[in-house]
Amino acid sequence: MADEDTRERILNVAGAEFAAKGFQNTTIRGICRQAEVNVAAVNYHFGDKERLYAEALMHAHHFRIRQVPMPEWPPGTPAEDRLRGFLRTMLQRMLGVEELPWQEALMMREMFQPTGACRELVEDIFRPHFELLLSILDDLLPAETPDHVRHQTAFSVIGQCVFYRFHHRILDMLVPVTELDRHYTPFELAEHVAQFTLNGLLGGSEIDATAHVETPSTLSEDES
Amino acid sequence: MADEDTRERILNVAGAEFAAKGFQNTTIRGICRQAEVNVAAVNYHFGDKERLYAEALMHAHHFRIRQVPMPEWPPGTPAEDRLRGFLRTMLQRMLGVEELPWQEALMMREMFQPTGACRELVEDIFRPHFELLLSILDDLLPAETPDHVRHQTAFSVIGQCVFYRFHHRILDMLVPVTELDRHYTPFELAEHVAQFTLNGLLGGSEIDATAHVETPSTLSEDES
Amino acid sequence: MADEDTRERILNVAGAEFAAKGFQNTTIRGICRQAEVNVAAVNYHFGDKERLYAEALMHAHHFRIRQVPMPEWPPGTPAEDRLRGFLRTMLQRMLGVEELPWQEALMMREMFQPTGACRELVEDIFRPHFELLLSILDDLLPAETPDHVRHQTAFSVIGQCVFYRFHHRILDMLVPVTELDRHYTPFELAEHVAQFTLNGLLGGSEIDATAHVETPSTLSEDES
Amino acid sequence: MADEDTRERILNVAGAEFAAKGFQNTTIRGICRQAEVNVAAVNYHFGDKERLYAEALMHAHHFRIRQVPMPEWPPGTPAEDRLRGFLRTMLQRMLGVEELPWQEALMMREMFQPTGACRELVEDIFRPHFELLLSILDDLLPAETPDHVRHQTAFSVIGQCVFYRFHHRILDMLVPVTELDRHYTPFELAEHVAQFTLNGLLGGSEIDATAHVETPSTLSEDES
DNA sequence: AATGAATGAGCCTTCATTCAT
DNA sequence: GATGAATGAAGGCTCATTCAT
Repeated sequence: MADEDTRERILNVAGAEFAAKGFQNTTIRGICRQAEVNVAAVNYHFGDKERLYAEALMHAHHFRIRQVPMPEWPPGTPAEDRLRGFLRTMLQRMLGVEELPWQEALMMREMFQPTGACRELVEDIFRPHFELLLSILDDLLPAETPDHVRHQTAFSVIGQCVFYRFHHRILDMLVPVTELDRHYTPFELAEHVAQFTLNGLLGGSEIDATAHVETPSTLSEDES
Repeated sequence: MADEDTRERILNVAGAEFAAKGFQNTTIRGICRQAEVNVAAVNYHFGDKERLYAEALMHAHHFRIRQVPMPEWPPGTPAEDRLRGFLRTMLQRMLGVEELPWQEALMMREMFQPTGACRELVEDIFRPHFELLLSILDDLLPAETPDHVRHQTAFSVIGQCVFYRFHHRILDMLVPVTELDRHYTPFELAEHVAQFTLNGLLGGSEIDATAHVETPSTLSEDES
Repeated sequence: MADEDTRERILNVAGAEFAAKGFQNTTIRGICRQAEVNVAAVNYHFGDKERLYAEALMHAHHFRIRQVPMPEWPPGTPAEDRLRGFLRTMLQRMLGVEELPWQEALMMREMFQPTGACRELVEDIFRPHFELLLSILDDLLPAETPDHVRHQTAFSVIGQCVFYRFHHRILDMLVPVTELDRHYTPFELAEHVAQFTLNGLLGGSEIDATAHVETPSTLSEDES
Repeated sequence: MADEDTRERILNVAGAEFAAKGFQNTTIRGICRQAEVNVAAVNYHFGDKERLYAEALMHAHHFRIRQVPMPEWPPGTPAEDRLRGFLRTMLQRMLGVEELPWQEALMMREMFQPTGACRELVEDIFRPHFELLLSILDDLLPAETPDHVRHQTAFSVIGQCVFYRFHHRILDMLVPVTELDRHYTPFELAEHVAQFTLNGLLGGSEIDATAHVETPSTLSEDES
């Protein structure tokens, strides 16, 4: 009871702190002060600052994923719709509704400067999403598209999204506030990325294939 | 003389250290040990750890920009070519040729977690590049495109590039090594991003095909 | 039942731990982990780390004394035989048969760095043995031997024995392994000490008196 | 200047503290408070609590050895005299003149519970003394005395001395104060040990040889 | 009777910084 | 101008102990 409460409280405070300041800059003392628990509580419940970090990381993401779940599409949903849904979910997770959620910031940090906890994060969270995106893109790309093109296309999609979360501070300096307020909602950004991406994929598909790959004959055959 | 030498040496070591470990994780002692100067030298020359960081940051970027300069296009160069040149330069700066250059890593860090030195970085380095990209895109987008679309389009381009530098560690986990070795050179990535972007903008107009296929000659020209 | 069992288990684990690492280096947590009881069990059963130590100390020695009891000699047993029996018992207790028994190590520790529990140990255990040894020596020393000589003689005997237990680690470094394996059993050591001692006492009994007096000249020479 | 002063001051305070309380029980803070230096000074000068300990250990003994040096005997000095000188030096070192010197207590501690610094101590300090003692005993023992007898004899000598330093607290409890004050000076103890030892060696030298060898019949009889 | 959770004190260490030469 | 020595402030961690079941 009080146990679950304490653990949970520590995890949440720790997550927010780690997200805001990074691992090194965050002090256990600071976390405990905010969580109103003793300094030794961290050691008792998590053993280590590093393990606290790892647990906070996973905790945050599972929480965030549950909070903004990926939509489930009935069979036969067009790939375009699924892509839009995917993007909308990702950007909503990242940019939140009211305030920027620290959960994603924490993930961003870990992605930038991976610790031991990163591999688990990648395998548990990132790879499934990556695979999901690939499965959507496969319906938009020509059949038999080579793996590296499939992957780079996915990275082009993800890169666009991640940018808004990762470099929002830069963005704040480059773009006038009025524009920011009006046009950078998760929905509008999702629509932009979707449009941009779908054009990129569907626009000149015949020509694309020849450009990306060195074996034009096989590719164009597959397309027909 | 020896003074200038010392300053320079400290700046370089400090830059590399800050890039690799971040501000907090980098110790003055570590820098001084590597630079083979006294512990007090940093405080003597720069006054402060923070000011050392700021100077190292700017020093690094000016160096990197000089090392991989943006090509200068003769008037009348097609926008597609300029976009390719732009992308190629950025990715080359970020991913280097042999080893990942720490200069960009340092900038990435600063972009993610800005310190006081960030504003100067944005205004001196980032904004000019942003404006340059916008001027290229303006030739590709319909006239009268509203600002927020122009901007978001630029961010879509930048986001794709930055991703490969920023999250390369994640990439290493998601993609098989053989593919990484073969297909993730700055040139190939630049080509992919250019293709994806041009499709995204032109919606698959016929120009695509002629614009960017088979231009190895242009590539080498750009480099010279 | 389970209570008694728990107490006993804690006492034994604690004794071994204290013997191996000393009071300060031993942690209650470590004891409880090994004894497979809760952390609070020690404080519950013994109230205090110090009281646990005291109890473990006494517990260990009573156990060890019962395990290797002093022989009982029929009236008229020659003093030489009694001395041999005494030495053999002491050395056997200290050096054990197979492995070095921690019980004695614990006592050694306490003797070296007495805590509050020391006085009880001395009075209950050490003094009786001391008196027993004196009673044996009294049959070997000239009548009317002054107390301080009697005492110092006893200390010479005890010192020889204790050395092998107390400084066995030093011994291991000074003496080749083959010699250690072959010649440092409790029996052989007891025989050596007995022989050395008996010679010391009986060997030059006539000379003793003169010897003690004879040396002031040498002393003053040395001093100058 | 101030450097040497600080280092020295720390070393001395540390040595006394370690000797009195042992490694674990001694705190760097306590040392620094007494030495009137900052807590970080230890880290600066010695890097580590352990290295401070090691240095304090060696420092103490070299100091003590210089303070009470072993006499140098002209060639032809009788073995008896050399033994007396050896014993007197050792006991004087151990028991001091006025107060019990902590330097030896520190060595005792290390001998009882060796740390990494022990090997150096043994090789640099202990072994030379051991060899010196052996060279003296060799003139008192029959030629061709087997090594293990030579060694055990030396241990009998050393054991007697060490006892007075190591277990002086026990001694204080067993012996009346008046006797302690009067008869336990280094000189008198040295004389006692010398006498006891010389008797042990010279007393029945013919018997010695036979006595040291196994007499299984007697042993088993005693056991029954 | 016995336990898991929680506490507060304290220790070693590290670091950026300043001081005295 | 440049350095080795010294400082004080934290920080992470551990431990014995207590509290509330």
